[in-house]
Order: sequence, then C-alpha cells, then structure tokens
Amino acid sequence: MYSYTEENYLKTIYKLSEQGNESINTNSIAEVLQTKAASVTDMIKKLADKKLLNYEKYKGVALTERGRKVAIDTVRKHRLWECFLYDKLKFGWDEVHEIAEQLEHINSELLTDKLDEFLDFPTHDPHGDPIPSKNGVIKKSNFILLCDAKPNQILVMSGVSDHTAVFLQHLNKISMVLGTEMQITEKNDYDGSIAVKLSGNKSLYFSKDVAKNILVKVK
Amino acid sequence: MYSYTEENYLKTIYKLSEQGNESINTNSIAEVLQTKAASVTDMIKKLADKKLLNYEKYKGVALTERGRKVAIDTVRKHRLWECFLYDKLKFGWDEVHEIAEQLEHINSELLTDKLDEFLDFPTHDPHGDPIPSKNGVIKKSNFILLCDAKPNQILVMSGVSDHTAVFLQHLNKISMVLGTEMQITEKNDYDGSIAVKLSGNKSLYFSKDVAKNILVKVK
DNA sequence: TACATTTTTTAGACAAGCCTAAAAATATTT
DNA sequence: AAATATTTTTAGGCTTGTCTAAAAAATGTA
Repeated sequence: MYSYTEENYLKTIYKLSEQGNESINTNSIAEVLQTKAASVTDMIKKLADKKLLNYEKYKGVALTERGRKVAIDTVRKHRLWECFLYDKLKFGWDEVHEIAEQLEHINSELLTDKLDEFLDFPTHDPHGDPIPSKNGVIKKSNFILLCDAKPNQILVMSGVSDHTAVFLQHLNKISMVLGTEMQITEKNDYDGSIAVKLSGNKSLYFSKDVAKNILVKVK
Repeated sequence: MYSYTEENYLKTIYKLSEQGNESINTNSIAEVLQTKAASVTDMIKKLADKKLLNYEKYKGVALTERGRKVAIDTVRKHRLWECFLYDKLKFGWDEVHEIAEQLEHINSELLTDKLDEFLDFPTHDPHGDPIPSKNGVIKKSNFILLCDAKPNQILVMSGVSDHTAVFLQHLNKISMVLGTEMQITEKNDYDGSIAVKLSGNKSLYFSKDVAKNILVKVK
C-alpha cells in the first residue's frame, strides 16, 4: 500500500488543510514533520506522481480525493487506537498520542473494523476529536472555545485544541476531564481570563492561554 | 532503538537456532526472510558491528546475549498481540500471524506490559507457543508430537508445529482446537497414519503429515 | 520600479536495505 | 588429491527518504 512516510505526509497535509490553511506550503509541512523544506519538495513530487495530491511549483499543494481518503483512514486508525489505549489499557490521555502514531500505520482493514467493533463504535477519541467513519465521513462537532462561550450557560467540557502532553497534564492536575460541567461566572476583559463554577460549588480560574484550548458545548 | 528489519533478522536467527540448527548459515536466513544471501551478509555485518551477534566469515552466526534479548522481546510482543487478536477481537488462529508480524514492531515497553496485564498474563499464544516473560524467560513446554505418542493415554491437543494458514484451516475443518482430548486407538506402521477417539465416541484419522504437526501433552 | 528578503526548488550527496553478477572460500565427489 | 559443486562474500548499483548548499521564484519594501 503506502509507506509509513507517505501516510504521515498525507495526514499532515490533511490536518493543515482542516485547520483552515488555504494553500499548504512546503515550510509548514516541514515544520510539522520535523524535516527540511527540500525533503518536502521531493516527497510532494512523488505523491503528485501517484495522484495523491495536486501540485504546482511554488503554488503549494492540495490533496486529491484519493489522497484525502488515505489521510482520513490514517486519522481513523489513529483515533481508534487512542480509544483502545485509553479505554482498555488505561493509559492517560496525555500518553496515547505517541503510541497511536505508530499503531496508525498497521495495515489491515479487517483489524480496523474489528477494533472498531470491540470498542463499541466510538464516535470520539480521548481528546474529544471525532472518529471518521469507515467510509470517510467525519461528523463535525459543534464545539466552541471556552474563551468564546457566554456566561451562565451550562457548558460541557468536550475536547481540547492543544494535544501536547504538558497541556493535558495541566488539565489532569485541575481535574478537568471530558464531560466536566461548568458555568462561566466571570470573563475578565483585561487579560481574557475566565472564572467558572463546577458542580459542588468548586470554582476554577483559567488564563486566556488555557481557555482558548478548551472546547465546550452548550448543554 | 532497532529497525523493523533488524528485529526481523534477529528474530529469524533466534528461531533457527531454537530449531536446533547448530550454525546458522546465510542461505537459511535468506530463505526465511525471502531475500538473497548477499543481502543477508550485508545485514549480518551491521548486526555484528552493533554487537547483536557474533560473526566470522564463512562460519555462520550466533546471537550475543543482547541480540537474544531483542529477539525474545520481539517474539514476546508477537505472541501477546496474537492473544489479543484471538481472544479479544475474535480473529481465527489462522489469521493472527500476519497482523502480529506488523504489531510486534511497535516500540513501547509500557504498552507491552499493559497489554500483558489486559490479557491477564497469558502463558501461551493461540497456537500453543509459550510467551516469554518480561525478563526473557521461556517456560519450555513438555509437548510431544502426536505421531510419537503412545496408544491408550489421554492426550490433550496443545499446539502445532506447522503455523501455516492452510494447515490451521484444515484443523478448523475437523474441529481440532487447543484443548481437544483424545486417545490413540490405532497406529498404522505402513503409512504412519493414526486413528484417535474423541469424547462422544467420535473418531478421527490423521495422516502422518498431519500427525507430525500436532503437539499434545499427556493428561 | 528596483532592491532586499523569504520561500521554494534544484543539484548533488548520504545511509539503509535490497539487488545481480562475479570472485573466493568451503564442501563434496571421484 | 584433484575436480566439481555449493555456499558465501565482494563489488557495484538501485530505491527511498533524508540532508546541505546554491539557484530560482515569489513576496515585501523603499
């Protein structure tokens, strides 16, 4: 099928395009993949030859339908494995990403399907990211950033936009997990910090930096 | 750590040495790995440089303690993943090997340990092969070949020495699974075939070719 | 518009793993 | 012991994916 490296390139380009980046440029791919722009150009040419993306010199790249399919399938496998590690093996949500980076490249459609079934067809991974369906459809979540939410509504912690271990460990420390319910009691215009009330009348304060990486939905 | 390819070479050399082959020669490694003798020589030199095996030109190879450790760890991971696929995902015993060939190279000691615990510390894989312990000890099984067993003893089907899908599927067809109990009722000197009696007075006939690949233990 | 800066591509090189063909060493026959 | 056959190694080359340094194109600025 496709190599470990090819899958990683496709996945990276897919993710960059999802993040709203209109034209995906060489440097941003290189940065994510911790490689050099020259290497990216080389690989891009190969992927273009294989009709996995469209490429015009100096104009950036865009995935073809086929490339998108491969990328989404890799994301699907990544997120299913994260569920397995978290739900079944009891890894922390800050530990699953690195291992899933390896497992996502295991090549067996039957394995993916059986894993999906074993996990009881999860819709979201341990970070709240949606799991693409077998045929490549991703149900878009209507999550909003905590920093954009209005006071007095009941909010449910539903995801994160920063997936680094250090951020997730910070949330562990203050017991913020998916499903935690809260209400904003105060929004501070000066520094963008936010105060919330949890069940049991506990309150928490978030700096803007934290609040902009927490995804919530209105209950 | 070590590459996918390096692990496969070490595992192959380990298995050949377990099979009693005194000096492991280039051609036999090449045959197992479906590659060419010249390629094997190249890789052997690299593994010798890394002190994973001892190599003298034209004299074959032998694993060092370190090389043995890497090989056994790979075997351990392979067999644990086979248990996972068989016990949890309900793959057939004829389907697990190929996928475990990929999974055995996932690099995370914590993952291996947690998988071991999740599976409740299995001692044998779905084919009856023993699973090495975390510190590399393999409990030797006292299995004997069905073709060498004596009549009238109660025998328990405990493993196979042929791991090919076609052989395992043949056993499926005649409902021979691990744990099946039987008694030899007849040994035919002429062609080496064997008749056995199962519980419920069912009887089965095995050709020598089949009987020599079935491992049993005396109850 | 012309100059300076940034981004992207090209050119040439390297390591890992593999190959074929030929040479060298070992093993087997006679 | 010599001749033959087999096995192993060497030599040189290929592909994948990477790199650095330099050239080319695009972008930003005076």
